[in-house]
Amino acid sequence: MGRNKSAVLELAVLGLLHRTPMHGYELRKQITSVLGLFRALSYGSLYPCLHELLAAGLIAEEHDEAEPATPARPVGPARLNSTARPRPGRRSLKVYRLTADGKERLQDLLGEGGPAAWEDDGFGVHFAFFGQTRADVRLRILEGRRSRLEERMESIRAALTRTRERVDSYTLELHRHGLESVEREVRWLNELIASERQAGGPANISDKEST
Amino acid sequence: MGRNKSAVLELAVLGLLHRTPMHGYELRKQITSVLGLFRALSYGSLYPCLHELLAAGLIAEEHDEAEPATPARPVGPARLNSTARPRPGRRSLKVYRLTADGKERLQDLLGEGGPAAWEDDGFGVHFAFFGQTRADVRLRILEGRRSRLEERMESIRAALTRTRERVDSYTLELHRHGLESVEREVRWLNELIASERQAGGPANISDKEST
DNA sequence: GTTAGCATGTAAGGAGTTACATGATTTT
DNA sequence: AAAATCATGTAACTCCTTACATGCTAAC
Repeated sequence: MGRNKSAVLELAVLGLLHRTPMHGYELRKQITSVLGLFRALSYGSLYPCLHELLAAGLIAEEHDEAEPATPARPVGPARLNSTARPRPGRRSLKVYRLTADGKERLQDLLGEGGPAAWEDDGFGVHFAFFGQTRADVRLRILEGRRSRLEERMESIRAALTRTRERVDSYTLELHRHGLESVEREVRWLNELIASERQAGGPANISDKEST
Repeated sequence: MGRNKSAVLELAVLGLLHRTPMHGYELRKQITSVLGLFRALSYGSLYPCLHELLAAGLIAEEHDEAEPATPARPVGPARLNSTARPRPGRRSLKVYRLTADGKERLQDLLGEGGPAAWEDDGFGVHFAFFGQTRADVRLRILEGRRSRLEERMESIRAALTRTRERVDSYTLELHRHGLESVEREVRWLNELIASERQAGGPANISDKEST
């Protein structure tokens, strides 16, 4: 069954399907745009992943005209049966939604907040779902991410002093810029951590989850 | 033969070996620190790559006490026969150096400056070797990189306006920060491009290449 | 004299992409 | 009716990591 162990992709799929049920094609666009600042997932990865989640019972598929259990108001995505008339002869427009097991699994993944959540890829995805994450886990992830970046800062600084005379000015500039980027990221995290500590998020976070 | 087509890794190896001959272990450290801001290459990738380059005749191995043809002054790396006494019974300390073919191949890779040079990974490596790159190619790469980032900026901006009401403030903050990072990167490139146009680089670039 | 670090390598497997294959729907 | 886009899927392959296996040398 579980050929694909990528917790990141699994989290992205479960998290997005929890927000609103949708089909694979749409899901891929959301992953690319909502989370995907980073990279654009291909269908060759997504569909097999969906099949596994289906086999594991974490998601369920429904066929189009059978409206999703939670209508989730057709705001824009999943507006399939509004413009496109739902002809019965349709090929196989599979709308996926989370099952109870899937919701549980999602809560587990969101609650872990382990090292995977502060790796480059994992962090972005976890952060995107902070709205559904417990406040203490949010803080743990932000702090873990920060110390990971501080490590990286140190190793760049070490490389800079070590190689100061040896390398040409381009390599130096690359390191300088890389260091600055990481420093900037750390400052960002500091602000987020401060604002998490004194309140409930950067602006108005819906604390109405964990139901 | 060439099972591994990764031009990025090939460029990194050839470029570093052109600076100074060294053995695999050292090479890996250099890749991680000089180029590797990004990621840390494992031996399982590096050694097979070296074997392929060797088989292709782009690099040659020498055994330790046979001093490299170009001594390249033992500044720090490759100071193998200075502290460690060169006992003949050594296992297999292979010092790799570029062959004539390898230098040619390196020049080809540095001269291409195609799309691969402005992808995330490729750009860093190409930039690190700007010191050995023709000025017009440098400019082409910087501009290509910039327009790639401008594309990304646009798509993030589009995502921001598209989803403005739908997403929670965390996702919004993630996008905002991502956009800012890309904008910052573009400004950096603008400065580099300007300084390339009016002079020969950020500070003092050794123009003594292209021999 | 054993641990830690240097040094080289191989085999298996994970996580993804590209390219292919198919077909419905919408637009031109 | 052709082309573009939506939609789903599979097979092969790429690139890389992990885990293993080996052995030397330096330090404690």
